[in-house]
Amino acid sequence: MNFKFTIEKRDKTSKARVGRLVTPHGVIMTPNFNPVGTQATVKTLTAQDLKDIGAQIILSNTYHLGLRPGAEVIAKMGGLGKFMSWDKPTMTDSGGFQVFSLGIAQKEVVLKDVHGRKMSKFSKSVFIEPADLSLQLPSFTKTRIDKELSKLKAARVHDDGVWFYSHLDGNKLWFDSEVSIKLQEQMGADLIVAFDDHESPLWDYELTKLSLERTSRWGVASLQAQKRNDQLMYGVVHGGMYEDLRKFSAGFTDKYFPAVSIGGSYTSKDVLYQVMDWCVPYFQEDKPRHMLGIGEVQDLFEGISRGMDFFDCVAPTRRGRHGNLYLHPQNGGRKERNFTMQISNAQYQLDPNPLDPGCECFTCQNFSRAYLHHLFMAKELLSQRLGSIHNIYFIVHLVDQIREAILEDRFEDMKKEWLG
RNA sequence: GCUGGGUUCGCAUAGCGGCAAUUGCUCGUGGCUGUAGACCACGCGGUCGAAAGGCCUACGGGGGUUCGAGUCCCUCACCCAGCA
Repeated sequence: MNFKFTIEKRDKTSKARVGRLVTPHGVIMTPNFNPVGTQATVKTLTAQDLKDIGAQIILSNTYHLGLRPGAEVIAKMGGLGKFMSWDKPTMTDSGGFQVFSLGIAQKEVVLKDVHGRKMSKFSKSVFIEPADLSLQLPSFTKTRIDKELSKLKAARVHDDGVWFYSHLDGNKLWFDSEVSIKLQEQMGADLIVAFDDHESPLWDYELTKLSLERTSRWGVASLQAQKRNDQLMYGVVHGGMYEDLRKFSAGFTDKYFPAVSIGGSYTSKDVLYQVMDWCVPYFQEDKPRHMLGIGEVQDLFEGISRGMDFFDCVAPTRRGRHGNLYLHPQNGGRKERNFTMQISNAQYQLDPNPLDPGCECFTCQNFSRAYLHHLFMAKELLSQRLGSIHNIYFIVHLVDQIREAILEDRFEDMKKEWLG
């Protein structure tokens, strides 16, 4: 194995640490934020952009790339990194998250529409299984729900794998540990993830436990399916919001895998932080720890202080494309708004200042808020690119600064400065 | 000048006797956590109210029929098309 993870510095007042992971394509310093490039592209950005920004690694997705263009195409083109002209480390997610996002999460979307309100993964609304709907809603509404659900082609989870219905053409596709690992080996990323099941954050204990049993079984099967020895495989901790399930899963994952990650969706930030608190004590010190899918500003601070090393999140790029741009607290960024501002708001129409004065990204160095406002109002493609550049730069550099702060024994001060 | 068609909340549309009035766009404000997301939700005449709801003012102008009129009738103005 070409992977060596060493802890270079431990924070005195928290579990935060600075680490160094050696991979076949170079060294990654942690804490680290992975920009997400699901389809072998961080939307609107080139590999060179990401290099200029200072990103250390790109995360792509096995489900999406396995569907299109196909893992064998990527293999023939020299592997994932070469395919996208990125010579630094790469990572692929297993497709486990799509068990959720193309499965049970879709049902939540249906309910959101019926109730006319949003049910996000953090929604406080009570999740209702389709079978229970008739008890809760008038019949005409139920008819509508049935209609919506019948149109919905969810991912169907079985004990040994998942039937996906392709979001591209509706084709039925079988995914299990063997398939996922084979695809990930073909694509050849440095870091890969075991195939995991994904519970709904609103399931009860029994359902969650059944899901966790699947994740554990699929994890072992993923390890058994692994043939290459130049890819570091992360196991995934699950167990929803249930303490004993999380603790069992954390111990189990740490026992069998050379690297550990925490998966799931959370009904609140409190649950998210609680889950980390439960899991981290079960992780050996010298294993890299990845917080899957997490990466809002506050969550980075809280995750790092709890001892997590790696983070990835679509928030910077998605928000960037939607004109929701990060702002340093010194320039008006507020925790309650996730340190973002909405550049398309009317108040910025005549604002000559840079987006975030003090930010050294390409966007802030060259353009006014008024110009960015205009680009977003006009839905010009450049708006998405400039928004993405700023947001990725902001988060990547925030984590860089956190790393420096840990090295200089002032992480706690910095955290206070941001979160109060 | 004649004949026909038209004039509805910023723009464009629906509406054929019970309407503060459809839909799209624009606009306004939220939201976005391992990306089916260049997306989604809500609001959009005024005013009072926490809400239910109330009260004003409104479908080019004026008049009429009717319990009730964007909706039917008359008339004026303007726009479009065809014929002169």
